[in-house]
Amino acid sequence: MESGTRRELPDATVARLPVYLRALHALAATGCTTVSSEALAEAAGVGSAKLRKDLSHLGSYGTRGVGYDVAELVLHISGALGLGQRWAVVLVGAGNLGHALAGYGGFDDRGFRVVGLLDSDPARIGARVGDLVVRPVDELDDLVRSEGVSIGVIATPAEAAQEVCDRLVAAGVTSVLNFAPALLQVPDGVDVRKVDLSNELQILSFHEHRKAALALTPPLDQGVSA
Amino acid sequence: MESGTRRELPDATVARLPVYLRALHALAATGCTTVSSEALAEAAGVGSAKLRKDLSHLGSYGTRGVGYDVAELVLHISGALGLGQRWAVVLVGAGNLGHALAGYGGFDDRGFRVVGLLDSDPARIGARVGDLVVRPVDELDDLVRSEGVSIGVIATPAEAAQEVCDRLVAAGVTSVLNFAPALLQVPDGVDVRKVDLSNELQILSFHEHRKAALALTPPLDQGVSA
DNA sequence: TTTTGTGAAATGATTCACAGCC
DNA sequence: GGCTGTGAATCATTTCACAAAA
Repeated sequence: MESGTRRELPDATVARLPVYLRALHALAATGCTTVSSEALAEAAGVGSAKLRKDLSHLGSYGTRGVGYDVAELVLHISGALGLGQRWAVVLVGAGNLGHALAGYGGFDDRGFRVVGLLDSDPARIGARVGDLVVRPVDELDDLVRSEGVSIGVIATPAEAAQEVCDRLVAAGVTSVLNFAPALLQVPDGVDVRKVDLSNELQILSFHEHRKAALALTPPLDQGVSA
Repeated sequence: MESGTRRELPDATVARLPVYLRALHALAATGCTTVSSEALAEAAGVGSAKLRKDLSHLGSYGTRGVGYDVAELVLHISGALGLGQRWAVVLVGAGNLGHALAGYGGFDDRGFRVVGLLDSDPARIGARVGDLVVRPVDELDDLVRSEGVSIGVIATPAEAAQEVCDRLVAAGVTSVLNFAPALLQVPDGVDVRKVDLSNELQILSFHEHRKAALALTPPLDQGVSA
């Protein structure tokens, strides 16, 4: 056994671990039992040197001349990500997006269980969505405490997002995934991640724009075909 | 007028421009006509030095001692992002997520128009979603060509994602926003961005895990309350 | 005086290239 | 021979701190 203190992982590495995990699961499903950094990197869409550096932050779990044991690596990455436990998640907002999220397999598949779907609109309360029933947002506090929820997902309109976030944090939630196009204010110690459709589209718009501009000005290079 | 050649913007800067744009729109809505880097940075959730450096890549559009003109800055950022035109977007996959995306205001609001919602499931064809009607995925090619679509959004199950992507690219789409949990293979010149719910949750899981571990080992600091 | 714009320094991430081990 | 693990080098990004402009 090693000493208990875990080194701090670089953010960029943490962000890629879930990608590796998914690739490993896919490989495992094909019967693959070991994999080289080259092959895994390919499956994950990164360079092999980056992959090895990332994995080296977790420890030395490969075998030189051979590669990595798929099952073992899954365990180590899962462990580093804290997927040993099934985190309880509460979903706030039962509109279109809330429905989509509630119905998404990605929760149960991978270490998360949705323990509640809440909404403030009385017209939505009681509706069944998959195997969940929409409950009033006033039950948020009870639910978070009774189920030990630590992750909240916000799928409300932008106007409601900050208030919902405040209630989540007050109830004890310390990680928030925000789908509303609003900047959330949270105290230290609370992590927020934001997913914003129109930001993504605008980034793509930039690249389209750039490509269109380049197409009009073929600079010094004169062709693409070999 | 300046010379036509535009400097290349750093990726990290491009990714933040939409955030600034949203903050500027919010400020404009409150009647604000000029804003300092300090105030805008605060509204956007970044540091003011970073904001100024980002904006300096676009040119010198501020006034020392005063700040930035809100309306002018909106124009410059919109221009840099290529939002001068309304890009046509096609949405593939009319399941829960496709419905949510089709119903999301984020498209029309900001320089994008959804020109089609396609699905391969006959049971879904013809369904009305907002002011769109679900059409068969076979019409993809026609639609992309006739409407000059350059951005495709994939909201299908993972299994279908690569094939849909191939069809989009074959029809002429050069930017793809992928919500399916699959790694897409595309030729050079095509940009892909991926949004993955379970990746985000796993990253939050990592931070929860870390916080839980720290809580058990209060290192050298001894309290949080003032 | 206030606030921008920006070189220079510091930090962080990626890539290279190879020693070390199987 | 093949492949991992990792220092060293490169490249990108952020932060500092201040001169120049209004």
